[in-house]
Amino acid sequence: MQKETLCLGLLSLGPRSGYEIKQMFEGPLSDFYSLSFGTIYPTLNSLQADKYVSCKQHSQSKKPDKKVYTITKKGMDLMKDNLLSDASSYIRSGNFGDQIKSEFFLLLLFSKYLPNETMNTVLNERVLYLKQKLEQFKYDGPVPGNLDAIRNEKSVSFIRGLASTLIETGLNYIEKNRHLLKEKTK
Amino acid sequence: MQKETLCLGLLSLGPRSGYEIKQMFEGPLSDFYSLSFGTIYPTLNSLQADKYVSCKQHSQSKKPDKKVYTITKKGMDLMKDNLLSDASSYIRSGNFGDQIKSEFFLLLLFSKYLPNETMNTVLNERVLYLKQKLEQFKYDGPVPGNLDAIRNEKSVSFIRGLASTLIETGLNYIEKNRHLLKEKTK
DNA sequence: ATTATATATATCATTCTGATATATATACGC
DNA sequence: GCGTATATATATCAGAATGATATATATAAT
Repeated sequence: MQKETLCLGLLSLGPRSGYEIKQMFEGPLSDFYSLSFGTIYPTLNSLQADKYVSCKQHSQSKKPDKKVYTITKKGMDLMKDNLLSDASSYIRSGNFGDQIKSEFFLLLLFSKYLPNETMNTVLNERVLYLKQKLEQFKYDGPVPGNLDAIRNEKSVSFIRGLASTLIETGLNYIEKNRHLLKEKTK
Repeated sequence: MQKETLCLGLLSLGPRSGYEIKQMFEGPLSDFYSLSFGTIYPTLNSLQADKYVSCKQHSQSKKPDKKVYTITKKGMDLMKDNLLSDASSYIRSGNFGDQIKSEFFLLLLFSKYLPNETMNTVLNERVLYLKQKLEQFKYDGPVPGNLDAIRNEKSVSFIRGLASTLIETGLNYIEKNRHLLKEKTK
């Protein structure tokens, strides 16, 4: 999916600044996709130049102006068209996997070259991290305003449920099988 | 983890060509990490220049020479050092998550803008894909020679077990909850 | 009082991917 | 037997994305 379609999709949930879009990529969304400032800001500028979004500047004394972008009719149309063709090419491509870069997995893979002690700490920290993630996904209390819209999407309930189940399964597996990593050929 | 450490780690399992290293990133490893030819070949050249690997050219009549790289003592030392500091910075960084870009998740997220029909096909294809993946991870028969070494790693048994359990959980969840995505606000 | 964190945008060198070029062998359908 | 597709094998490079840095200030924590 192009960065343009993704930004438009997020703006379809309500007006946002570039900074706020980045924040959306730091909550639960970060576990599935992410874009950096260096991508978001230029994308918003080009979307504005082509009238897919409009922009309102909110001056804030000496801070840089907050530039709040709103998706236009033209933008909504482009987003829907692009989503349709993205779905088609996803289906046609035969490439259904996700692109993953997992430092944790690489450390596991080469664990025989690491001291037991070190690998133990790596696993402990990963378990702690997963437990935190699990709480985040299960948490149903209030969230900051700019993250509220995405939280209330129906699809997000589905995704949160999926993520929670997967993390629980992963945690159980690690606790029950981590002893298998201990035997070394160092 | 640097690409150099990763290539050295794979070469520690036995001599390989660049092409064969790429193949390792296309089997089960592809679900956790991947490098492109454009990264692998230059990395191998620079590792060779710095004597971390040695290279034997196997001429094959009119095909390009197959360049088989073998890790040196110096290379093993560098790899182990780097792995140790990678593990330390993994622990220190507080950044335990994996970097993920999931087209499937984005299509889910914006499913309300897609026809039910399209979303249904996307889910069906994803389910088929996951079932294939599951078979791959569970498959215990013979594999091509260059993939055999990685298959026999103890850590890989742990990882394959983890992947199988996660995929099974994911499949069950999708089958039981996909109806939740049908209600639209289109 | 000082340090760290949060808000807010912008830019850019470095890195990585994905595509392309080159060359041949083999398998497959018709 | 003939064209097509796929596999083997390396190399390069344009284009895209990241991660770091610059700039500026408010606020919270120590």
